[in-house]
Amino acid sequence: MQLEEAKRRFIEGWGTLGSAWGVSRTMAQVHALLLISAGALSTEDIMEQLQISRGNVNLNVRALMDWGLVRKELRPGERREFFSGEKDIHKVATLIMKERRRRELEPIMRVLSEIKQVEPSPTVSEAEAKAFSETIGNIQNFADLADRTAATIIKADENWFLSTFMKLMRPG
Amino acid sequence: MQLEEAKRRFIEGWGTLGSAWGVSRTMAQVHALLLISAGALSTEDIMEQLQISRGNVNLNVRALMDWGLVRKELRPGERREFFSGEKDIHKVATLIMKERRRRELEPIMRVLSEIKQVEPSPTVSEAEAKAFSETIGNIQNFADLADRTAATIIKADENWFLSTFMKLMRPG
DNA sequence: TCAAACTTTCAATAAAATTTGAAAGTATAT
DNA sequence: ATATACTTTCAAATTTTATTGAAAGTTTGA
Repeated sequence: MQLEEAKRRFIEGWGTLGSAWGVSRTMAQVHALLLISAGALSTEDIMEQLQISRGNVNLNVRALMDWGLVRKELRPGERREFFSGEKDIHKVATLIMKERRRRELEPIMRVLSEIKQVEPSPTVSEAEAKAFSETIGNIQNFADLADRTAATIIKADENWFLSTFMKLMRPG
Repeated sequence: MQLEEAKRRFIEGWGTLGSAWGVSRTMAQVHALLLISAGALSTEDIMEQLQISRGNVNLNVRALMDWGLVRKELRPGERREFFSGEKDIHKVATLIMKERRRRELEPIMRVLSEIKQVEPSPTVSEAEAKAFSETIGNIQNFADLADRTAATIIKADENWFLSTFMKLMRPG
């Protein structure tokens, strides 16, 4: 396969993956482009390569910078900004996990803890209220587990991450 | 908090979580409703509780059945169908992981293996082609790791899952 | 076989998310 | 101070996705 074709396919695949993850297709494509580009790219470069508007590039590179996946790079004597993607895939995974934990796990955990205590009421049997609290409690325990696991992985450095998961996959 | 209010909040929260995960809000809400309902519900029940149309209920319960998260329940002497949600939250997590692995991890892995071999070409330096293959190789290794981890967890039973993750969280 | 009680489909509609592009804003060099 | 070279914003347009509801299809019982 030719390099250009390979790049195109990777950008497309990464975009599809992103859209399954609540990340906009374009944001994932900008990320993919920066991931496989050796140097940093300017807004114009990205516009041209992905065929998207200036506003769209600006929006998406800033979102990627929020996630910590892309950094602004200033070159002496150049007025325009260049953007470069985090190339270490373990760091990429960690940053994504961190952001998703903050955005998704935390809100649902807040809801779970708020709704766990159901007040007695004349229209609801005690058994019904208890069953509800139990279901919520189970979900809460599981979410706690997921949250603590995510926190541990996020704190860990790359080597620890790799070796632990290797052990996990090949127990004994 | 009153039970009705608590239920409403859970359904809303679960729906929000779902939409961050590329699952439609309504599908997640139907799932949430069935998760906290003691018995099985009919199409009419779901329509009424979530205030959505018949076609929408039908579409979403069938999607949930595809994921294995909801089962059809037939009652002797009743013509209509009832639906009940998988209540075991570990099974829910496993089923979701399995489905996402199939839908998301597998396609990107196929793309990665296809694009790894970049042909030499007059317009592309050898160094450039090599750098690209290396980047893709790194992503591929990581995806393999994620895939094998997911496969292991999916195969494992609930107790194994719990105990391994407990160890993971409290190493030593 | 028919009618009743359902489920399923799908074209039209509505809602949500994304994208554009032009205008406004900002920083730098002269 | 002004021109230049950029970045940022945001209302409007577009595209994508989800929803509706009526019609068609299916199953069951009499």
